[in-house]
Amino acid sequence: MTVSPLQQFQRTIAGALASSLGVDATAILLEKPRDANHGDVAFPCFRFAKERGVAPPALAAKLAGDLASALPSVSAKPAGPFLNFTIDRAIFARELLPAAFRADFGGAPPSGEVIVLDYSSPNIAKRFHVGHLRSTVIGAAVKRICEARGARVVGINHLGDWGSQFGKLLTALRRFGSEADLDKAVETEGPWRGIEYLQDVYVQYHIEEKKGADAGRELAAESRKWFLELESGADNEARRLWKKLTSISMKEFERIYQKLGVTFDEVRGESAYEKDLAPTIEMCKKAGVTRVSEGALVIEIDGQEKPALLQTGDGTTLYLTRDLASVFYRKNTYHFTKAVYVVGGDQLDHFKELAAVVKKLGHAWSGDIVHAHFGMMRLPEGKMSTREGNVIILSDLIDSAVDKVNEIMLEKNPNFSNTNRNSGEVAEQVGIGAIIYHDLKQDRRRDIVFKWDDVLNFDGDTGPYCQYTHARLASILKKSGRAISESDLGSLNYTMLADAGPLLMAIARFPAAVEIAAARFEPHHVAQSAFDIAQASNAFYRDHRVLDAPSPEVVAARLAIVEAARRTLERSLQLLGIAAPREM
RNA sequence: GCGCCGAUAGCUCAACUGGAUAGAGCAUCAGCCUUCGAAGCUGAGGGUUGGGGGUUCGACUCCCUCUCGGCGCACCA
Repeated sequence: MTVSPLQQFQRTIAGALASSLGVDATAILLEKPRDANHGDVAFPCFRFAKERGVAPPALAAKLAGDLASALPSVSAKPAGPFLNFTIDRAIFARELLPAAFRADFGGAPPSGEVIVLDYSSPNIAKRFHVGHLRSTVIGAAVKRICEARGARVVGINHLGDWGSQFGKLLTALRRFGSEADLDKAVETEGPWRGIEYLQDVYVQYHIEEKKGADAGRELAAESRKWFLELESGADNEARRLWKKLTSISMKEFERIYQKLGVTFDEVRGESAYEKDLAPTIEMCKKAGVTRVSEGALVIEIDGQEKPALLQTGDGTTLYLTRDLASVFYRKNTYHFTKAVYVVGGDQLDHFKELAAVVKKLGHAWSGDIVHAHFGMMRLPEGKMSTREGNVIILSDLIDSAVDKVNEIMLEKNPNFSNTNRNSGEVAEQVGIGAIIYHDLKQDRRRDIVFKWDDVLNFDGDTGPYCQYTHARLASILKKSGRAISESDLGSLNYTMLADAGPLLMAIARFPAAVEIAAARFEPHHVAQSAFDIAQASNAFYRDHRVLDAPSPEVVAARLAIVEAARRTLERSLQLLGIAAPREM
């Protein structure tokens, strides 16, 4: 599908306005009326009225007269300086329902765009906490949404599996713990316990480090030694331990990704660029953009006081070096039209630097590097920190959410809860749906202060509300005893949907939400659309009986719109990564 | 100190990138379960969009400035 039914009507309206005004159709900007009672599409007359030297309301009235005959399926009413259009419900429904029944509703054909999407990218040897959730669920949603809009998206998990912190970690393991204890932890309780053990010794490292300048220097020296050994590329003790830590971490991450339904096309950590680092540095040197400052290799950035660091005085590489190597790898491997990084806003400077360096190296595609940054997840007490030990572990949150859903299901729908074998699975879908929706419903740039009561609230603008509405719609269809398919739509009497305006419009606006979400890498527009459809659905089946409607014709028409709403709701949730169970 | 990101109803957030009387959810209060599922629905109160200037026919949106909060600021990632 290229153009949605609503967009189709908008084009028709724009065309009629354009010919009446004697301008190009692209100059006509239509918008959504602020108040739905005004109409479906609005045209503000200010600009053209000014050009013509007439009052906007006069122009609106004149255009309404001109268009009366030109648009048989649309009524145009002037309202002050605005011209409001209302599309005939029956005619619109005939176009909309078949479109909404399609699995690719809201989508677009292949666009030729190739997006390399970097998301999740957790650090090895740290437990997956709710702070890591943001990049993971935003990225996964952006991937689905952009794919729906016709892009080829390569999802990459750029694991934090390299860097000097491994020197610290290995020092900590040797000094404050032992490999034998680590192995035991993993064997007896699982990978997650192994990671906790590593975190414990890491925390101990920082406690010792703070004890005094001498102790700090000694630890730092030992850490540097370990990381140098690791970066030497030799098959040594450092490498053996590093591999072990990575493998333990990956097992735990995979368990989480599976629960969240998150997948990647490539799991390729920073370590994968090990052999590209020296050539990358060499390339920069050759380009003549580097200089040595205080023993380190740096690149000056325009408009920034401090230069970007490429290599430390010790000769080890840095974050930027690895991101530079990886962006070239991505360009050469995938020939992306956009490289999008779903990474926290605390790294805005870093990605600005990355793009600036690429530009300095003479590549016009530096402009295709997009940092889709997001606000940080904080606790009411302040910043979350693995080091401080004040984090919410994601699997604990998931367990709490699922427990609560089970409780509610037992109370509200005991029959389902007790007799259906899938109820446990559904509880997990709803619990996780609540967590994902909570993260995706707002503009990604805003910080989120984590509050248990907020995440575990299932009323109102929440994932479970959308899922519940979906289950209600599914329940009506199930009770009807019929399966509504596309082939049923041709014989419907669409005039029976003349009173379904708000629900029709909520469904009709879904494609535009997907489009804007894809263009801006902002999933919350899709979440908003899902909520709108859910609200409109609740209002619809409150006011319109479906199964015991006055005539078979009305029943058929209402079942069709119920199914269209259900499919669109399911589709919107699916794009967000949220399951849409038919019963809960 | 410099830079970046924010500030919208008591709380959490929208507002189609400049258009109409700034909308939702939560919370509060008042109602609705013998009718397709009450995780629902209806109604009410609640706003000088942080303050001040400017641009514009029109500003939550753009510019300047101040205040507050968050985050960065060279060998961590």
